[in-house]
Amino acid sequence: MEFNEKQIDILLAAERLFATKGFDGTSVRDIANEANVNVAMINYYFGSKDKLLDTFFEWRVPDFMINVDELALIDNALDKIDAMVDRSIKSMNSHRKLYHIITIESSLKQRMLISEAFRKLKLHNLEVISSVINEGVKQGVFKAGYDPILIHSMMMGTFMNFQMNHCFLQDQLRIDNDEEYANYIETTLTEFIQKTIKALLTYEK
Amino acid sequence: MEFNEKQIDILLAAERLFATKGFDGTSVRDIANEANVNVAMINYYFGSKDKLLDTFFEWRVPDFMINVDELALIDNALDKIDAMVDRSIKSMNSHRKLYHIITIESSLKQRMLISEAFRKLKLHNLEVISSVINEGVKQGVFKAGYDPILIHSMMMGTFMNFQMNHCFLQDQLRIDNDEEYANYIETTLTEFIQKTIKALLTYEK
DNA sequence: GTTTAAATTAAACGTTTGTTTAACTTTGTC
DNA sequence: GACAAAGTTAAACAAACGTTTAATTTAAAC
Repeated sequence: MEFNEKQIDILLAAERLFATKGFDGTSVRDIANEANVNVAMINYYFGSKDKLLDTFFEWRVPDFMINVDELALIDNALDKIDAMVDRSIKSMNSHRKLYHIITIESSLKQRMLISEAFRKLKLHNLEVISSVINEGVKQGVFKAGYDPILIHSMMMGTFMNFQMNHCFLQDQLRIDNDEEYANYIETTLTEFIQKTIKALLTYEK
Repeated sequence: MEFNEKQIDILLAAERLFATKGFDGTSVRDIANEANVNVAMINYYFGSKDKLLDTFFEWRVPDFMINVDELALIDNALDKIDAMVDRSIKSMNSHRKLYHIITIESSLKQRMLISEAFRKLKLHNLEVISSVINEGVKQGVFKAGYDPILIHSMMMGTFMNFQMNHCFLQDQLRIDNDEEYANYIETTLTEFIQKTIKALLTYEK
């Protein structure tokens, strides 16, 4: 999938607007304005507003998988959890606008195609978490019997909560700017999730 | 705030549609159709589509606070966590459509009024969690130094992840119908969150 | 320099949007 | 039963929507 400069301008403008106003709340004229192109260019290049969204996901979703190769080099199960959480949060945080859009739009029952595009990604990441946990159980470090789906949901959900309630939390945590907020997520929040998973998996009773 | 039958029909129809199609994705004609009333009735009773949303929140948000009185009767800090999580999840789950709408719409930067209505609620619930944790710390049961905001975010986020990814998770967990899914949330998921918080707050190192 | 295809534009297209109107019906009051 | 107020309706409103058109400009090839 190759795009020229103008097409990328449109895709990036759409990303910005969809994340702040939602897909339905954004008009093609909004996008054209934000991208500094003529309205007709959007239909000329992408066919329709709906197809623009499809193309946007096809364009963005691929660079999302948790890198398994890096994790394979780590022996200690606890360290592996740390690395997995760290990579996941960093990836989600650097594509946070995309994540925001996917979360909103795929939760609306009308847009099943998006869900399908996102589905494979979630299945892959779920698989990675499963294998990390299972390895820890085999090593005798982790308790058995925890459903990876729940742990995956916890990690994703906690991160997304910071995305969805950005304003409220930034205010509560007395953080001044977006950059510092992103930094908080990659340090304090990451550490919290790491600790939480490790605590749970080694919890007695 | 008193409403007649027809007004409530409209509010409930709006709730159903906003939760599945989003506010911007729902037209006043959609709502009128779903509520079996004439289109003009919505503006007649509520003034405008925007004011309908405002009124909807004013109508729904009040029955949301975690009941502090119940918690006061419980001495043991661990039991208090269990009760607090149980009540919170049950409340959110029984108003899950409202929660879905609030999460989506308040995350879009255009609708700040909603955020304000939701803000007080979040502050109250945050306060409740804080006091439960602090009491546990005083009793020597919990480790000190955990930010209640992170624990609150974890609980809310994990629940909301089950709401936003309903289809995907229901499929993954091999659950057939919505009722069973709601039951899973009030049993297995609740237990998971309870265990996670308790594990974290008693975690060594 | 001419030709051909791609890129770009302003204007217009037909729908759908939220809202209002004006006429009509129902309801309650004296 | 006359009256006023509230409820209800189909029709019309202007504005905004996604999309298409047809004319024009740009770029590349020969």
